[in-house]
Amino acid sequence: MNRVGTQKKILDAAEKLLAHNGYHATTLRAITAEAGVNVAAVNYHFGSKEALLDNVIERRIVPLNSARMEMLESVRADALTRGRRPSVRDLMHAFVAPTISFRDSGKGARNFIALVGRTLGEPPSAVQHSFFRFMEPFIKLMLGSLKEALPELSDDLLLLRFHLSVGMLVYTIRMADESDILGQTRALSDIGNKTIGKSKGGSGVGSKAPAKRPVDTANTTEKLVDEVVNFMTAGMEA
Amino acid sequence: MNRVGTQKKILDAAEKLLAHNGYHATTLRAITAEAGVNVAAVNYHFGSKEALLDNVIERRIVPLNSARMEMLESVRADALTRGRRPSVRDLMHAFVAPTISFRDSGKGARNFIALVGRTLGEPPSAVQHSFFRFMEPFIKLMLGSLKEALPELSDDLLLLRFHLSVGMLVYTIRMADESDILGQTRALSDIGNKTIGKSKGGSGVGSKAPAKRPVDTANTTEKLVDEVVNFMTAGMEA
DNA sequence: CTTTAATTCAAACATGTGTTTTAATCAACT
DNA sequence: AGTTGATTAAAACACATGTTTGAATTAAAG
Repeated sequence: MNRVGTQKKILDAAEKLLAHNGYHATTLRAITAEAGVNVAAVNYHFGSKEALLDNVIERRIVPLNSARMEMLESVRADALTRGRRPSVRDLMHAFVAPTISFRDSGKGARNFIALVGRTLGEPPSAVQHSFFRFMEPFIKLMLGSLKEALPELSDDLLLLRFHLSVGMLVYTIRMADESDILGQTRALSDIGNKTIGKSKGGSGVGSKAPAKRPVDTANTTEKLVDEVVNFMTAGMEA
Repeated sequence: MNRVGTQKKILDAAEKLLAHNGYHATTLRAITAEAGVNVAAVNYHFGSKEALLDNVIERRIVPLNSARMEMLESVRADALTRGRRPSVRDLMHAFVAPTISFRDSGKGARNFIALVGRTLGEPPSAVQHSFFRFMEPFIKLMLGSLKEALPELSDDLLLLRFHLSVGMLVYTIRMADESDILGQTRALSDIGNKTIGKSKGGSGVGSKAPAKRPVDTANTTEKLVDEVVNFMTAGMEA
């Protein structure tokens, strides 16, 4: 049993359970049971529960932000080469695509994204401040770029619209969870019932299966990105 | 000390603390200390912690939903009278306005709205199911109305866009909390710094004050509603 | 091989948390 | 005033939870 193995086991288990239950409703004993290690291991390897959360977030946010910054820089460089302002659509795409693509890269990533959504909704904490420290460069550049793209928009309105976009993305990433509101909304609605009815008739799949997916994600991470970007771009330019 | 007084005290205190800290991080002893009553009172009057949360939500959701349904029915009646489809803008307004207006009707209401946002983000629970039971009639009618307003939109896309709008509203209502992301986003950005700079020069108000408000809410609940509705309408019609 | 360092483990620690119990107090009714 | 029911309060209950401790085990170094 080596240190890298134990730490990774704990981080993976924590990611999964924290994403599903949130920080306060997840105990160290649950995490360590999931990881198959002793509860003292958390304090030995990470120091505290909060530090564990910090580590869970940090190991993922760094590569995700690299992807985001790269894409954003690419959009800006492209616009500069053409002597034009960056397009709002391209900017929102740089904002949305890395997150949703990352989310669909695996179960762990999916949990992580859900965890970020949760963490952003918590009261201020050391972890949240840490999260913002990582996000700062991207947010600065993103807002600056949006200002260039939409120069006629007041600062307050630009910020509000960006904020609404952040909210939308944060919420969209919560789709990771089967408890998600969309599934329940669909279940409540006549529209949902009709869709289920169609699937039943057409595909022979059990009537419950399609109800879990807002979009056919088997081939449409890109499609989801497009639809979210469409919505946001229209809203930013409204 | 009569029963109505004690119950109300507990409900108000719970609303406040649950909104700020979430269910799992709020203890009954904290609530009862805030309410100035004994911890046993919770179990005496409400039966359990979870039942308390249920009561906190129920006492507010019923009137809020009445307002929403009334507004939505009005939009539909108006369209019917004119022999037209309901407009997306009017529908989104009926969705957004009661919530944001209610939020700005007082500190308690503000806390309640924040609490709803939190509750929607929790794992499935009896309270969440209860919440959906209350929301069901509105959601059904809303989706049906949107279908009428946007008949060329596929069911999946309609549902996705509604879902994104729900997410946006849920997130917007989180602005109740000073820990809110927008405040921090602004603090991080150059745009934010400029705005602060302007306020300092122009109004004589301490430089910290404007940083807490995305929009001048002293006179602009209506303005915020308009901006959110603008964004959503553009997105729904994209 | 021996020694040192790292890791794991079970138990203990210090405290917390929702719930229950029971007696005292208050309120309402006759 | 006495009786009954409602309410409050403090203490106890039954566990839970993050953290610490010290011994045992494993790994690494010389």
